[in-house]
Amino acid sequence: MIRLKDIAERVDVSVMTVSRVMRDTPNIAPATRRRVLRVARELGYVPDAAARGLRLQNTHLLGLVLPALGDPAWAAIASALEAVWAPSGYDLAMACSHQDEESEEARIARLMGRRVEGLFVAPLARAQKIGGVYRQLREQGIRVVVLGPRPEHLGGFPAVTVNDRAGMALAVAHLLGLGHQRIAFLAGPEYSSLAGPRLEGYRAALASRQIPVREELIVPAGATVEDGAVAARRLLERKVEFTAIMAFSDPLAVGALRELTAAGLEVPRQISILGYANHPCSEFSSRPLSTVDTDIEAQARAAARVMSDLIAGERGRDQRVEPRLICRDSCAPVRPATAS
Amino acid sequence: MIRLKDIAERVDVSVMTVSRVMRDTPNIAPATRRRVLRVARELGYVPDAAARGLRLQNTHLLGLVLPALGDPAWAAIASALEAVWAPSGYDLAMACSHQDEESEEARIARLMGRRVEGLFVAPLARAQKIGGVYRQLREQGIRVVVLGPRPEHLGGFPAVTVNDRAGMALAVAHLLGLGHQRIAFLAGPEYSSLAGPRLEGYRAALASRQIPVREELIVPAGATVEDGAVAARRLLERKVEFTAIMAFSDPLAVGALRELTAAGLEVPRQISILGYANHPCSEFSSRPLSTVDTDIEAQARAAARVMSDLIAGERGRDQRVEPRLICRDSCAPVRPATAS
DNA sequence: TTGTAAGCGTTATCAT
DNA sequence: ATGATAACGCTTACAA
Repeated sequence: MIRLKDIAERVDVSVMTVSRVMRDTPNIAPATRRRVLRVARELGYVPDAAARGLRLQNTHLLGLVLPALGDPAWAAIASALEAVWAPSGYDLAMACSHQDEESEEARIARLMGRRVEGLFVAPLARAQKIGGVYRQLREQGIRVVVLGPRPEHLGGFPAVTVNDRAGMALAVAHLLGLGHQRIAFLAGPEYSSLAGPRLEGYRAALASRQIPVREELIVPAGATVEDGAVAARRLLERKVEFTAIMAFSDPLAVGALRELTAAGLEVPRQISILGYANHPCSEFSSRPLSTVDTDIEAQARAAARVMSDLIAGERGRDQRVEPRLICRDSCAPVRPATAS
Repeated sequence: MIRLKDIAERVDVSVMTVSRVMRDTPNIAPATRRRVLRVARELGYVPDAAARGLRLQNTHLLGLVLPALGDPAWAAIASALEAVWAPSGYDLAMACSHQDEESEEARIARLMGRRVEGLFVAPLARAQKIGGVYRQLREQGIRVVVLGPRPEHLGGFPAVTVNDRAGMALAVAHLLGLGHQRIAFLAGPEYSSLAGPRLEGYRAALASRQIPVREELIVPAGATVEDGAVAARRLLERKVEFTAIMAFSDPLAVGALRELTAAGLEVPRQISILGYANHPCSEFSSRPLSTVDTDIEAQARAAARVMSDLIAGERGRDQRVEPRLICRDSCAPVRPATAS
């Protein structure tokens, strides 16, 4: 490793002089500066960020704690945050909890040890467990921005959420725009904090067009592909007419597709299925059915802005991102059909 | 921020004693240890990784340089690497080049400044440009593991690649197993280092079953969805019989699907389409058509192992991961049809 | 314009 | 069993 001292020795000046040159300080003899620069380049000198940070009491490091990086939604968040902060000289230290609460706390503790200047946390949905780490975060005044709905134990920290109610309303409005009037809704799991707002959005969209909400078209479901299939089956058993299905989430939509196809229905010729997701779809995840995605990069940008405020010493305020829907459409215009 | 000194003052012992307690050193009076521990916990002390690293000359930090994190393939790599290293106390610093070569070099330089103990680099495909950073990596003896085919300017560093030829052969064998005999092939772009091996794999799979390769079934294509559509159209124009399409990559497959559907063909009832990808598909990226994925986590694990070797002082050796195909199947058994 | 001293938080080493 | 000292690589403050 090349240190300032190494350069200083070869050029025969003091360490301070070299330090000054490296930092472009004024009042350096042009000759000295040239010689130092030449040697530094020759040796491939790169200043030690840790040592500098120790002295300057900064790290230019941010922490990112996610439940899972494999999920494109979180990958998109990570990517966007990295893109926003890299130009300002900040690096991102990744930490995945892999859906494990203890792991989440451990990773947060480690990042605290790295003296991150801020922490983006997408918290796991958990029972209670206000662990010691979360208290420390507050007591030590660590800057935290919560991604998504804020759980109890992160109270006091700003959260950046997406207006899911509005997003779902937009999605349903899209189906209405295609002429669909009888739209079934696969509602999300009760334990999810997102279920309520999304169902509200569904109702609101219909209400704004004076379309009565038929309760028999609303089917409670879980979160997985399997749950989607089960819910779709139940829907079919009700023998009620509908031309489209709006699913609480993407996996539910996939499951519904599977079930409907198995039942001999053609999607989207006879029935359109629309899924709702929190991430932009790409070529990598083109789907057999339509999905509307909320603009997750906007969420990341908002989170970055909140963190900027915190670093600038201002009070971070909660942000609610208004979704812009990104729609990969394979839904068909209405073509009445009776599900039998 | 809580330092050793703070605890030392409150307990009225020397900093060294506290340091020893924190590190579970032997020869500490049980009483002292208890008092120190109590105060430390009370104050929420977390040792400063940078200071410790400065003294110990380590960082327990690894760097990860990717072209894009949004791509599920890279996200999966990042996720797997994080999972492997976190338990050993290593953190991962993320850096995306966002497909920009200068950015790639800049990010590598910054990570060098952080004194990463190793660098995973998924290099951009680039013209020439053996920039200064790559020389420095070698001269300073930085540990580098290349993810994917190794470009010229990273010569000398171990690379972890997937045996793409074998992977494609497995994929084609899968179609053969379904009874398909006339399998068209959308070949990849010439500039891709993956194109050759994959085409070879296609040929090899057919050869091993004594099925003659019909050159008119091989269509050169690009890399995008659009390219896939164009290639599929060209294939249809050739008016040659086939029951399945094997695509060089996933986007090509998506494009082909689009084109075939537009031409009134039903997939997979009349024609099966199989895409080839380098990442496991999940519920998040269910596709309208079959894809075989090589087990990218195996690649990540192999890369982690190579890095372990390097850190242990051994010479890192190139690794070629034998693919295990993960197949999300919606391909149909053969049902002869003439593309017209 | 350049150099010296001190200190950031931690630990290895040698003393007591 | 505990403490004093120096050092890791760097930069601020002051001196020359």
